[in-house]
Amino acid sequence: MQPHKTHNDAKKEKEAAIFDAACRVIREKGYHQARITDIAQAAGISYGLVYHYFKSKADLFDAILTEWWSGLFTMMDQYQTQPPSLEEQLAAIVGYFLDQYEKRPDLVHIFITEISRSSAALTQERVQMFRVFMGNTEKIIAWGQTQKILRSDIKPRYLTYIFLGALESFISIMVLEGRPLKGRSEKQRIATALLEVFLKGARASQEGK
Amino acid sequence: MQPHKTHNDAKKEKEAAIFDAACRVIREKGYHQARITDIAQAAGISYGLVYHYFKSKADLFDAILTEWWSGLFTMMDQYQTQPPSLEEQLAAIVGYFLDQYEKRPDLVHIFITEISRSSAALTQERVQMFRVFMGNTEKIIAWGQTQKILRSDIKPRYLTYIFLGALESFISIMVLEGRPLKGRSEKQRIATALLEVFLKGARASQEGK
Amino acid sequence: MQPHKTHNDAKKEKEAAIFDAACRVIREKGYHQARITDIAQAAGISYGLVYHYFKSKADLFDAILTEWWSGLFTMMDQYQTQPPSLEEQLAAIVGYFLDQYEKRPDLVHIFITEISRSSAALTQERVQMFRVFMGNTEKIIAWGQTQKILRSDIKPRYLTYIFLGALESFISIMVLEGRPLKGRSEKQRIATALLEVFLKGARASQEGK
Amino acid sequence: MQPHKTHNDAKKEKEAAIFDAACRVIREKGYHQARITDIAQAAGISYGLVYHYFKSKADLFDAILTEWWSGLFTMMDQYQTQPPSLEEQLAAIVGYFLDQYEKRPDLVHIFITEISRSSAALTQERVQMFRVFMGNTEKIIAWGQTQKILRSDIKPRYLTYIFLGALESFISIMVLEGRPLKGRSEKQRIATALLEVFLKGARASQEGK
DNA sequence: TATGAATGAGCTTTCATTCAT
DNA sequence: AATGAATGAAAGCTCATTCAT
Repeated sequence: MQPHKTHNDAKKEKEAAIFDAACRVIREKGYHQARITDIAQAAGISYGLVYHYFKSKADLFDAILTEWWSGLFTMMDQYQTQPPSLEEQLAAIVGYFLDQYEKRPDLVHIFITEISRSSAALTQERVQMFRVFMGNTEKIIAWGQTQKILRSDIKPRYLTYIFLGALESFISIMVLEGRPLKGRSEKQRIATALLEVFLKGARASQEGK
Repeated sequence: MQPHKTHNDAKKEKEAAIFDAACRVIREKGYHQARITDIAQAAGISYGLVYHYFKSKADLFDAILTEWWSGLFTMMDQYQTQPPSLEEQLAAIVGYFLDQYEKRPDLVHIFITEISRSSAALTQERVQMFRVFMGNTEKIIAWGQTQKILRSDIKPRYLTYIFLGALESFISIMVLEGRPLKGRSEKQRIATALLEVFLKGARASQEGK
Repeated sequence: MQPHKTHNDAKKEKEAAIFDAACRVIREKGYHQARITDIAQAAGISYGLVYHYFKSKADLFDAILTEWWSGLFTMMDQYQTQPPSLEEQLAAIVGYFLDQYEKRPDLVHIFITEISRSSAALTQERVQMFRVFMGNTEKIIAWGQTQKILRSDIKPRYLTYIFLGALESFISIMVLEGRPLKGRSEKQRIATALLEVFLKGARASQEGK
Repeated sequence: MQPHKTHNDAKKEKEAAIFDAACRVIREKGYHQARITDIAQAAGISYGLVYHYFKSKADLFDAILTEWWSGLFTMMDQYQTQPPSLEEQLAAIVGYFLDQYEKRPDLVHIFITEISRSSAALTQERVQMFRVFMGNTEKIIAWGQTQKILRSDIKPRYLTYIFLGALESFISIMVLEGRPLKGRSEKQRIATALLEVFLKGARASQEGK
């Protein structure tokens, strides 16, 4: 049924093994404290081999970042073509983070500790991605304001900060405390709390201000 | 009144100069990338002198952390003795961060990038301080729930995440974008936006849900 | 039979090269003054490679100590199983030092300057080895006393000091003066002088004291 | 009776305090590990002051060496003018070491660990002193041979090695084991053992060779 | 005299990266 | 594809020495 792996498959597999090992090690030690040796060891290969698959340590880190951002942007692009309700779009963002945290906690951890806030390994280019993400979210919020769903007396940028900040805070704490999501119900509770508070707090009042 | 500095003053001054230089450099490069050489250069002194005033790089970093946390906890303790209204307490927290950001942006930056989220230099002890701060905030929130000011159908911890996350988000963005607060008015606008959205979103509804 | 070196051989060889270089440099400069740079240079390799083969400078030094002591104890153990005459045993000890001085003068030099007397790098464990050696020698001397070959009115420990002190003195001077042994004859003369004076001086007199 | 110290006295006293502190610290840590700070602390003064009394660390060390050698040479010179018997001369040397060990154990310790054998701080000049001492002793031994008191079939230099080696060995062990001399009797026993064994072992036999 | 702040060369150790095999 | 020996640039820390006060 699977007679033998092609060269390409084998290559991809090994690359993925290194990638995963890197995620694990960087999550545990942080980017700068993670040594190539550690990553190679975690992947069960010699450290020289890492350089066959990735040009450098920074290159490997960039691959991780790309993986994270491309997943996020792909998700957000879906809604750009046929935008559903504001609530659904915000719920999608929240859901994405929580889903990823279940499926790839290392990746989310790295996003929180190494990308989101730390200046540790932030090149200008990397900071840029963060701004794009924030800009995309802001567009959604602004659109919500034009639809009179969200109050307009607060800058859309400020509402964005509040929304993403609250979201990130949840994820951060779980990440930093190493707390796993206890099943679907907790995920649901968190998403509900976050969205309810934000939407209720930011909702345009019927009678104007 | 005191025309010339005492020895002690001079010593403290130099120590402060190194401290400030360290804040600047660590903010710019991150803890691990900040070299003692950089700090000495920024302080306008020789390499070895840093070690005259601080036992080690970690010791210098700890001094920075202590400075930050002691200021924060001092502020919060004031309200523990004679607690004003919920709104005032939360406003005090928001105000503290914004004030500090004006007065000592480097310190706030380091809090955000190196303490708050990054795993960079987080010893267990250092993480602990963060939890204490969060715990204190949670107490305020929980008290707001018992006073029926805040809704009780969401865990106090969750509300705390939302509140602090939103606050931190504001600060983070300003920090990462290097954006200065444009006068008192912007500080006011930010504080208002944050508190309004949170309080309105989290407010206990009169008639239940 | 084995035309080319195996990987293992090559590794051992390089390790031995570093070991030898370390012996040379430590002999010349003393342990604390010997820099890793010097050792690397003497071995004709790069700085970092030393750390590929030895965990640290102390580790490298320990390897040297182990080499010395294991050789010495191996020699002494041989006689423990089938002890020959007292004279032969003492001659074996003298012979060992003189032989080693011919074959590995650096090692003997280090024994004299860094192990035997200097407090330079003496951990408790290292001092211990010296005591064991002295204890072994004392047993031989004490046995000579029970056999009535050596006088018993002097503590065996004292006789041991005299014997080993005289031996070490010979070696030391040769070491410090950098004097090579001029062939087999001088080695013989030294051994004879030492043993004769000691044995005659320490011999039990026929008629009691 | 001693109304007040003259300037010179005070100066000498402070210098002596530093000297003594240096002896103590160098004995404990070895020359290279002894820091000026340690010595100053032990002397109860600031470290800058050490440089008022001694040009450098090496200078301070040289003062210690000079103290040691001058004492030894003074003692030996006494006998050069009116030489007593061979036995008395050798006994004087042994006695000097044992006496000094009682009175100034630090100085003897330093002689053993830092001068006598260790290459740690041995400049060419310092090694020279050792040779002079050995040469002086050799002259005594050689004179004993011409007097037919000592056997002549062994080079005088060899006999010197044996004698001094045995002596040094005793002192070394006491030094390294931190063993104090238990009163006058032990000193006597050691001196007797050493001299008896050496003299009996090295004595010219009655019947010629 | 006396202090200790100030300097900077020097040392060990780490680790990303290259390269021969 | 795979290994790990080899390289050398950093970086933290120490400490003898100088010097202003």
